[in-house]
Amino acid sequence: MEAITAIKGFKDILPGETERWQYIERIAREIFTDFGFRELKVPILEKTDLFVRGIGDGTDIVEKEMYAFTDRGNERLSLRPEATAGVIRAYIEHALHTVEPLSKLFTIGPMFRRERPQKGRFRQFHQINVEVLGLDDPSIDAELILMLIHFLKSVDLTAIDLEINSLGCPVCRPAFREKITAYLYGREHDLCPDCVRRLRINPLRIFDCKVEGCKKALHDSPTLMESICPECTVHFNSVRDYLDIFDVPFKVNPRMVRGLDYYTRTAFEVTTTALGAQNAVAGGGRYNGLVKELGGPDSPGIGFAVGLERLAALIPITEAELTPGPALYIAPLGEVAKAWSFALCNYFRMLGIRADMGYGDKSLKSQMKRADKLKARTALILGENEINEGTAELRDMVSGTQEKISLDNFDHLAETIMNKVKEG
RNA sequence: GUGGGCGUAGCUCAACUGGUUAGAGUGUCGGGUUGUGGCCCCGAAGGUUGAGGGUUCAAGUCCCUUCGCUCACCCCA
Repeated sequence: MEAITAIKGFKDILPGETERWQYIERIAREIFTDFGFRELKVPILEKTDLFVRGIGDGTDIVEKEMYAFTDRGNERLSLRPEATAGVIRAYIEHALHTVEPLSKLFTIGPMFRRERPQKGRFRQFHQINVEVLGLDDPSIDAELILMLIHFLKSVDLTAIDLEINSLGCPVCRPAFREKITAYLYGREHDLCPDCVRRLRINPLRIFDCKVEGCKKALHDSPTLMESICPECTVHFNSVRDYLDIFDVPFKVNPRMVRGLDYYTRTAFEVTTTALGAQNAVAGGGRYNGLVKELGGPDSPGIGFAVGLERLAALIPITEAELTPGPALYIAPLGEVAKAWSFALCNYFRMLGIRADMGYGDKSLKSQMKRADKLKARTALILGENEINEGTAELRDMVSGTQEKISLDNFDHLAETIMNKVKEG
């Protein structure tokens, strides 16, 4: 019988790796909570229209990367390719804007995009998503970026670059778009085939192209930065000033454009050089028109996403991954001892002591080997001789010393073991 | 969707220009005299060399097809 394998681009995260994920998520929850954010969970399946309206039907994500299908009830559904649309849907649906005009939210979970997998890119991947809804003040943009950087530093991610840009607003961006389109139409022959295509679909993305000819063609083109309206400029400068208060090092990158249509004003990206071609660890920006576009009030919003696979691949081995072994490993010999072992082991566990035991009828030698492999701090040897006289041998696995102890006081035994754990 | 690289034990890799029963390390299990881990020693299990076809006296090795993985383009977290 042929074994069934996982789907292309879908990965198992095994024990040994999950510890790192737990660590990252724990730090994220702690820090985001400190900054006043609250966690919400939204479905991974939504109506396809939510993403079409939210992300934009001209984007690659919606056009060719979504896992979209019609369910048995003839509804058009999609696995979420990103989290923001779902969060905003929930925000509108539960009228959070009336309950809590300023909502600071985060969510953690899987996203799905049907792309060709490569280093740092999977079809199911995980993101931590943070959103602030109901505030356009530049200080919140800076707060969000500050929190992101603080979080990344807290999980020991170094060697990162922060780039920020302003994408303008519905007033100034379309004007710039026309301007740049007009500028490039005379220079089409200098552009790579991809950019010729981009020129019609999303000319701003040409700024992101790495091809020399395209860079050259843009050399003295108008830039978005000098074309955005005075309000956007003031907003952007204010974000920068706020970031300077905490000496957050950033680079203004006027060429940075985001892949999703909904972004306005502040856009930012945290990149690294250690991830192959997928250099973005986190990215986000402001999306002032999105809530309204999705049928809600005209609330501004800003958010970012952190790629968990990418982050997990980048951070150094942490203390948290080296989970300590059980405080106690019980090695029973014989049927009577097995019953004692079952009782003792589970009693200790319910007391909150990490305990494990030998199952089956293994030799003492193999049980001790397992105790060693699990990095048990102590081992309790329950032999028939000892059981008969109401005792057991408690072995210190670090020092190798062993003592006979009485079995008539479990709590005293528990105390002895925990003292050993404390001394390390 | 387009291109490059690679598929040999669970994992990491050997096997010269095609040439006996495809090896090693690591991991797993067992043993090294009564019931004691780590280090060391011994042993066992574990492979239709991704699959299918072809060339040849002979294919892990050469050719074709196919599947899978991987990296890059594209796009993005």
